[in-house]
Amino acid sequence: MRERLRPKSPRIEPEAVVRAGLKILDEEGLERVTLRQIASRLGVQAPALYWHFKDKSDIIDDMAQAILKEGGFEDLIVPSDKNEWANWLTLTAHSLRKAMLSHREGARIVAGASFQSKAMMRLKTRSTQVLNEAGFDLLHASLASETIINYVWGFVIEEQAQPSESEADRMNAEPIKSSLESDPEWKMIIDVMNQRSKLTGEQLFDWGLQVIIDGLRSSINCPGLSEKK
Amino acid sequence: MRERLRPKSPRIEPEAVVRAGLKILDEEGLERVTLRQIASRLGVQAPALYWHFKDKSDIIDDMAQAILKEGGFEDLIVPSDKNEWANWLTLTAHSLRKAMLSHREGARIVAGASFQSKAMMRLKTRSTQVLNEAGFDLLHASLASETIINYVWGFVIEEQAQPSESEADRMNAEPIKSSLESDPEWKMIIDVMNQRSKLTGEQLFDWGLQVIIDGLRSSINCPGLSEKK
DNA sequence: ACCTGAACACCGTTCAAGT
DNA sequence: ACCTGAACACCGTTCAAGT
Repeated sequence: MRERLRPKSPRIEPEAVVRAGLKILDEEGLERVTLRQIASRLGVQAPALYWHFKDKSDIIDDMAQAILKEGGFEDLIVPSDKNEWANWLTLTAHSLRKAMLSHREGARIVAGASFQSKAMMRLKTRSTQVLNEAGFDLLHASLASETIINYVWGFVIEEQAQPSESEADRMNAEPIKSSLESDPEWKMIIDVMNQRSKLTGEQLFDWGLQVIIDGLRSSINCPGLSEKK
Repeated sequence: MRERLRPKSPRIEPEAVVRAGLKILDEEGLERVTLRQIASRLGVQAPALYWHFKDKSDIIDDMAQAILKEGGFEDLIVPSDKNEWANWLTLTAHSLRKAMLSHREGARIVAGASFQSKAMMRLKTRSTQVLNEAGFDLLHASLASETIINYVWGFVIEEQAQPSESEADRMNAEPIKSSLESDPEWKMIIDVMNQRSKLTGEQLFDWGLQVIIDGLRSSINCPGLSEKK
């Protein structure tokens, strides 16, 4: 209707491309997110995508950006009170984790393409600013926010790497179980896994997060890079 | 000579395969580490590799293992004094970083294949034991060592992602420089980059590492997962 | 036991040509 | 301006067949 002004409206819109990409991602996994797959879902041939995007990584970048946008990282709200930095960091890290978890292999997408994607850069910049106002000098503020982001990223990568609960099943499989039951190292590993399974991923995540934030808290007053003696 | 006993000695040895893989990795990068490339360097056809390895990821796994072995992670020395856990963690993290840095895209290889590769699992198990003896209960000891390993991994991934110093060059390129010179966010980013360039990667790495270790130190006496209130 | 040759089912990307 | 058809130069993997 309102497209009537243009002679021929394009058959594919860039945002439809990233939607199709995300759909394939969730339904079939990252390795099946292929130019031909995306194109076929849009009723188009693969080379058509090259009119709208530079290359495949360009599409992946936009997919990452979309994931972060869905998670509310479009316009980050910085804390009003400067002393709220720890709470803000905690909240932001948790919602970054949730954003990554919201799509299959989301962590790989967000960081995999170009780690310096626009969306990620903005997140880093924002949290650097928050930490800077909280008392960190610029350098350590930026290192701190990268440390946090790396933590979130690494945690979720592993979280998403575990194939459903087949791991626990494989552990209880007969052939290896009997041969390794006696190995004390395996006893420890199984013990740890059992303890973990009693807690949610969010709880496990938060523990490590608070460890880092505690470390930051104690470093905020005594800055100074470890000197090379 | 001493191979004379066997009728026909195999044309390729498994360890020659991983050596060839690492050579290609360093010379041409991860994306060119291909079965045909490896095979051709050994004077053999690609399908021949399937006699010695299950699939490509099996080769990548062995390459990761080799990298860790070169870095001395074959037989980890645990600290004699139980109170030396922080120093041991620091040292281990630094040498893990060095091992990953010793090959192009080493961090991707080590973690990329199966994060639960044998070599990585042993490292986790070892540090979990050390932290356990230091006073952490098993669950938190394992979470702590994963946090550290994730930190190393994330840091090195980014460290290796930056293409030489072309980044700094691109920043000073005329077209964008003039248009964004006034943007205060960009001023901050450039400021941070300048400060970073004055320090070694090792120094930057160590700061974040000590933050985490400080956090662990303060949590060792007051354990207790953050409760879901 | 160990490797080759040939094929299968894919990739990302380029580019002339269509509309 | 926007898309197709056909091709290029690759992938990992399988498998009958060779030696």
